[in-house]
Amino acid sequence: MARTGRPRGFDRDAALDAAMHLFWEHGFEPTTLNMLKEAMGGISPTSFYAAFGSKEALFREVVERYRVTHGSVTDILRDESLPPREVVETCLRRSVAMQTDVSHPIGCLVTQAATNCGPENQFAAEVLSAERRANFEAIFKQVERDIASGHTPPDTDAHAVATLFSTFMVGIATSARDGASREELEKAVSLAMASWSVSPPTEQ
Amino acid sequence: MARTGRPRGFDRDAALDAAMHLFWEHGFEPTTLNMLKEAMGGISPTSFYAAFGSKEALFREVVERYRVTHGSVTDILRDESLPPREVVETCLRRSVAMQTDVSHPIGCLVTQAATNCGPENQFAAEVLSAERRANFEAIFKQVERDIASGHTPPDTDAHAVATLFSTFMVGIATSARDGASREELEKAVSLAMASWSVSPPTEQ
DNA sequence: TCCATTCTGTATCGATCGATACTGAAGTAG
DNA sequence: CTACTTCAGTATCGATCGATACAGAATGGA
Repeated sequence: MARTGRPRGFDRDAALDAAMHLFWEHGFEPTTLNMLKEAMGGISPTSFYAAFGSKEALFREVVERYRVTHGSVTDILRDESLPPREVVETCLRRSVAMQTDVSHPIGCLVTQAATNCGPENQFAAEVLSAERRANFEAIFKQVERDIASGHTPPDTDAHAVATLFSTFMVGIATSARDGASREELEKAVSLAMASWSVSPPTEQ
Repeated sequence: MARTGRPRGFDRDAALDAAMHLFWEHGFEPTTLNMLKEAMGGISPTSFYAAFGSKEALFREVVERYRVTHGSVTDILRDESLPPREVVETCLRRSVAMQTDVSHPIGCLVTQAATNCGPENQFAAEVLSAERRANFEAIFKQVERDIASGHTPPDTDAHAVATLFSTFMVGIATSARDGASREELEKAVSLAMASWSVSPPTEQ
């Protein structure tokens, strides 16, 4: 069921990928239509708007794409079968590896692509903040699950533990851009895991 | 030795403060000349440029002002008399208190005011990154000092410990903007301090 | 008084922002 | 072939960006 009409003269999927890299590196506002069109192979403004609707619509689509590709390192936070401690540590290690990979922009699109938004572009900041808060909630539930299983002491403040790991995770983006290496960040992850107290062995 | 010429019709110091709040909240690029002039009491563009030179020069001045006012919470990192562990913990607690204080924009100007910069404004990103890297180095030296004094085990990876606390510190800004409260962040600080291993008591 | 100096407001600069109007080209369906 | 649909390129829109030209007003020094 091929559609009628003139076929698109460029690869929409590749163009979306190029847009993701630009938004990732520069953020929403500094990425201009000219930069986007150029990165998409020098397409015309007409082609751009026909394919993506608007800069805002493109950004929303890019965020969704990021979430299911590079951003999927946080998917494991929704796992309910693996040990919670392993879930969080794996998520942090995958985040470190991904954000220091030089095959794409350093850092994290969700954490950094809409930090500086004018009042007319608050939607972008809110889209990304919602993603980050969802990750915090997922970490929080993992800690609660570890308390329920008895591996974490019952008097542990799950919210505080989640705040610690969530704060560390969003900090990785800035540290990576400031030059922190994957190796050093991995070691920092190892140290951070020690903050999550373990229940004493049961006497039996 | 009063200067000759017509006196300035507005408070330059108050105007600089207003500019700091705008850059703090929105970042360098989204803060427009119109916003700045308005916040400075509706001064004319001529007055603005006569007083501050350019938007870039104003930003550099704002960063310096932030550093000696709200940003001074990190000054303690240069202290060489207090116990290093106390230095780092105090810095983190002061950062949390400052960044969650609603009497000014949430978060940290140094960490967040130049995250999204176009290629023509990279100077802003570099100015702030240099500040952050200096803070990392200061933390690193504190850890080394604690090793030298014997309070931290000699086989400790000082760089990894510094990366952990530096990463957590820059993460506070994002967490605070995402809604984390001072209380929860303070508890997270307490947990994080447990990552810094302590030398076993000497047998004597 | 007269000048030099410094700050003032108005009007506007060229460049760029995101977005569109209009016309033509390239495909399918009948 | 014609009709219809979809995408293409050129030219340009109004708004806003940071920054300036110009002439006038307010001060101190001589």
